[in-house]
Amino acid sequence: MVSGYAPCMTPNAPAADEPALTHIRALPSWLLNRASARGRRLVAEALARDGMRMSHHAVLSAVADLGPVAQAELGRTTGFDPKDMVGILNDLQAQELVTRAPDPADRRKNAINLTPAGRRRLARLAKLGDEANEALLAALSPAERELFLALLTRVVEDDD
Amino acid sequence: MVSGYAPCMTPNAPAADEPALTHIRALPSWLLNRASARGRRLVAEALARDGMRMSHHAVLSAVADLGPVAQAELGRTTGFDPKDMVGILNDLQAQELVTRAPDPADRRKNAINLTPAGRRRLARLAKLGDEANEALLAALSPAERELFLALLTRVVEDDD
DNA sequence: GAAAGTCATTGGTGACTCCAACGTTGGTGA
DNA sequence: TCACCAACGTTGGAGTCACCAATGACTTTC
Repeated sequence: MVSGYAPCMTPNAPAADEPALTHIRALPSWLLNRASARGRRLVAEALARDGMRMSHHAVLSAVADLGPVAQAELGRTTGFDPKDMVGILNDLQAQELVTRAPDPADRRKNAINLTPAGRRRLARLAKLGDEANEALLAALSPAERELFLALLTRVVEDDD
Repeated sequence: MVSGYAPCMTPNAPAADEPALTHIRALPSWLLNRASARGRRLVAEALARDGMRMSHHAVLSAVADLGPVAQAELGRTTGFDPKDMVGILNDLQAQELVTRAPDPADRRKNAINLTPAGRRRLARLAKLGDEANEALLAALSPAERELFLALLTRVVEDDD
């Protein structure tokens, strides 16, 4: 891609004498890292009030959507390593939020199912997560949030 | 903050029957995590071609800006833990990109300085970092990038 | 001159990501 | 039928990253 000549405020055309730190801290990757860290912190703190972590919320959501589902399928959907999925499901099963029974149709698989307690818990977690995300974007107006999310989505989907 | 009623596309007003996974994956925190991970990967891969990591680039930039500077000050500026700063500077010093000499004015401190080789290396790293960031936002037009960065900056600065 | 604070350094923890291996089970082709 | 390969859940472990505690040396403050 030809860069053309960028407007004077874009970080891709730094002034020759611009401090290196100023340059770095204006990079999208740097800002995304900070924003992501803040989001993780806010969400993690919110979910921690319920004794849960983000991975628990994600997997519980996947189980809710995919009904009886094997662990490998959960891993493919949520992006967690099979090894980590074992631990996450151990936690969820210990709190009786999911059931883990051998699949009679394919004895290699475990059929993971949501319990009623799991469904109630998931509703709580979703609420906590939404509130944290509201705080994360508190600096933006509703219209700006929508625009920001649209742009962010395009950046993310460019990864596929 | 009163939520008012949001436009139908905002994730803060999920449809009652919306799949939990769809909801989670549309959360700002989720998208920011993915975008941040992609940025980290792109930048890390670019810098790895020069045998460096992001922390090396950041600290090297800070040294370039702050002239002779103590490690604690570098840590405060870049946000790295003092413990990690030791390792980062060990790496930079081993490649003779910085000098680390006791500060005669305050013998508790180390005076960190950039070497000529460090300055040349920093220029290379900045170029690699910029290219990776260009790839990161390749899906957006220049105007959209500017807008995205402005919004992202406000989200980040809301953290202070 | 004593107390408190700062400095660089070491050691350690917890969360997250990823890879390799293993025994078990299912499907496929010889 | 019987190899063979693939997928499954599980275990063990490596590496990164952010963070916290403690320590000895040194400086500042009162």
